[in-house]
Amino acid sequence: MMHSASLIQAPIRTRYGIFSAYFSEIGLARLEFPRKFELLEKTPDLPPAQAIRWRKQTEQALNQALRNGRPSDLPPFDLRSGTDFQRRVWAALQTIDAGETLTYASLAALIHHPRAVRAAGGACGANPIPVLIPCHRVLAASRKIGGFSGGLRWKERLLAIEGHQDFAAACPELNLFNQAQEITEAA
DNA sequence: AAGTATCCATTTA
DNA sequence: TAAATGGATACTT
Repeated sequence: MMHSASLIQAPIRTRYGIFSAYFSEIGLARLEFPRKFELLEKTPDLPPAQAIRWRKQTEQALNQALRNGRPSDLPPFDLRSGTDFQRRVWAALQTIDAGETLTYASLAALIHHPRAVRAAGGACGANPIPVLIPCHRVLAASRKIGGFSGGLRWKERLLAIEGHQDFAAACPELNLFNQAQEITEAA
């Protein structure tokens, strides 16, 4: 089901760059990772009053998520772009706590489609609000990382942020944390 | 460590 | 409609 209503774009500043949030009349509809050239883009038009609040909520939630994976307050989501199946998957994703991971198979089981494993993976890839809808917490059964539409670097970073030591090494930008830990261990 | 068989919602033709 | 396509998995070699 396609809803071609116009969306309002707003920048979300984080320590990793500027994300783009898109709001519809009922909430946050899409969240995009920073682009390399984001800083060169013009600032978007001022959003209407309601979106100003959502933008603030989104900014706080995203920054909390990028620090410890646990945003305290989320903006309303507009998930109308999804099919029923996709929305069930996305709802299930939101039940996974930071620090936990799931398998594509167990995700499929969660929504009572135990065999729709690949389809569940597809729905993860179609997640319009990455990070806040934590599709990055789904790993392959082999304990490998699986895929990520925003790029595997981001998936590794997000998992590292949430405390998965296995992925921390792949994230040089988290070196402050690593160095602090090494110093602690050496002492 | 590869290759294959089967899986199922979506997309594309 | 039909075929191709994945953020998969469990089997085989």
